[in-house]
Amino acid sequence: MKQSRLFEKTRREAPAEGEAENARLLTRAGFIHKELAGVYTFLPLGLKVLRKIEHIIRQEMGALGAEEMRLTVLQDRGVWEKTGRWSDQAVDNWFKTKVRGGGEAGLGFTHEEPLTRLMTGHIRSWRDLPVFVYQIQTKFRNEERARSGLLRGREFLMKDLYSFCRSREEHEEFYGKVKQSYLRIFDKAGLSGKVAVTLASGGSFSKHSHEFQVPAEAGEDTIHVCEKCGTGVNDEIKSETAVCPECGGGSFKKRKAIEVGNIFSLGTRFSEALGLSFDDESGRAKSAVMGSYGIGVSRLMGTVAELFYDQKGVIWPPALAPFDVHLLEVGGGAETRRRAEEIYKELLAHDLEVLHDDREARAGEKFADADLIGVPWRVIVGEKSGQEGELEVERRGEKSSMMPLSKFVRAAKSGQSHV
RNA sequence: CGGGGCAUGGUGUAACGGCUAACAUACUCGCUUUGGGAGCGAGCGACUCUGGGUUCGAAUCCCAGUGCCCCGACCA
Repeated sequence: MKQSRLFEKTRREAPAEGEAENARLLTRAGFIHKELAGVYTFLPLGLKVLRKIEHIIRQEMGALGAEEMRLTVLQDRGVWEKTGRWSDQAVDNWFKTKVRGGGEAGLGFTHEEPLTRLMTGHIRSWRDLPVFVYQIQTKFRNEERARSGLLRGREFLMKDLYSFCRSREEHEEFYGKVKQSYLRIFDKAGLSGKVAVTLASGGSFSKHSHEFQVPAEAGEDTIHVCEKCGTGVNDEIKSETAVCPECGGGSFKKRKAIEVGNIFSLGTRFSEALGLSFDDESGRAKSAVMGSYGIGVSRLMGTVAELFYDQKGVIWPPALAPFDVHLLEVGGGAETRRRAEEIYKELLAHDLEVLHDDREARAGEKFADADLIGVPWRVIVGEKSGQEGELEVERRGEKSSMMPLSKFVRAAKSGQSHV
C-alpha cells in the first residue's frame, strides 16, 4: 500500500482532553472516527486491525470445530417474549424500532433466542449433537452511558459462539476447551500474560461464569487478582469467595480491569423455554444443554491500544498491526525513490504487508506519522541507509540497525498474522 | 437514572456585554528547504449548537432544548 494513496491522514492535534486514551490515539492516527457517542466508524487502517483480530479468532474457532454463520441483526419480538427478555424492565439496553405494517423489531444485543429457535428445526436426535456455531457481527446496546472510546460502545463488533450439547458433562468438556482457546486467542493478539481468567456471577441459570479480564486503569470492572496464581475473582462475587477458587490462596490485589471475553453455561434455560429438545439413545426427549461465549472484537482493539502506546502513538503487537512493515523513503532524490520501490517489491514478494511512505514530505513528518500509526517494523531508505543488499531496520521505539534483507524478512514474518 | 462540566473555521483553542470574532494547525498557491512534525509570503475557510428572552448592543447574561465529556448507579 502506498501511503500517498491512503485516504486517511494523521492529525497533529489530538482530540480534546477527556476522551479515553484509546479513542484519542486511534483517532489521531486515523484508525477510527467517532460518529456518535459510543459509535465509531472503522477507517481503512482500523478495519485492517479488526480483520487481524477476526482472523485469529476464526482460526481458533475452526480448531474447536465451530462453524461460522450469521444471524440477523433485526430481532423478532415474539421469540424474546417467550424467554421474558423483550421488556425494557428485563433488558434495559434494547434498541427497538417500528416495523411498517405494525409491530416492532429489536436490534440484536446477543443471539441466544433466535439461534435456539433456529436449532429446533435442525436438532431432533442425539446424533445431531453437539453443535457449535459462532458469528462475528455488529451488536447494539443502548447503553445508559457510552464511554471509554472503543471499550463501551452502543454499536460494537462481537464474536459470539454458542454450544448445544447432549449433557452437562459434554457441555463441561467443551466449556473447558473454549477457556483454553480463548487464552490462546488473547496470547496471539499480543495480550500474553495480561489476561486474568476471572470467576464472575453466572446469572439465574448457573452459579458462575468466567470472564477474561485485562487489568488496566481504563477498565470498568473491578476484580481481585490472586497474588499466588493470577486467577481473578470479580468484585460482584468477592464476598462469597474468600479463597482463590484455583489455588486456594487467600491474598488478592484489587484491580480495575477490561473484560475482553466471557463464557457462560446456560444450562437448559433457553432450550426449555423455546422447546429445543432431542431424543436420546433410549428415545426419551431431553433439552439441549447450552453455553454462550463472547469476545468483544472492537473492544479488544481498544484494549490493545489502551495497553501499548507511548507519547508518540500506538505500538501494535505484530499480529494485529495494520501492516507488517512501514517503509519510509526519506530525503528525496531519484536514487532513493528507485531503491525504495525495489525494496517495496521485494518485501511484497516475501509475502509481507508493506505500507510505503512515498509521500513528498519531510523526514520528520514521516517519522512522526510512523510512530503514530505504530507498525512494529520500519525500514528506512535514504542517502544514509547503506549499500545495496542491506536494510536500515528499526523496531517501533528502538534504535535502527543494518541487516541483510533475508534476515529482516525472517524477523518480520515471525509475528505476522495474515488475513 | 442521579450529580457536575463543556458547546466558537476541518482540528485544537482565545476573545471585559461594545471596532470587520483572534491564534495555532490543517488545506491551496509561490519561493526556499530536505534523516525526527522546516522558513517566508499570499490565500481559502465560522449564520459562535438550536429556539426564546434581557439589552441601544449578546460568542459573552437568563430560560428551555439538543449534543458531547466526566463522576456515580446500571451492565450476559
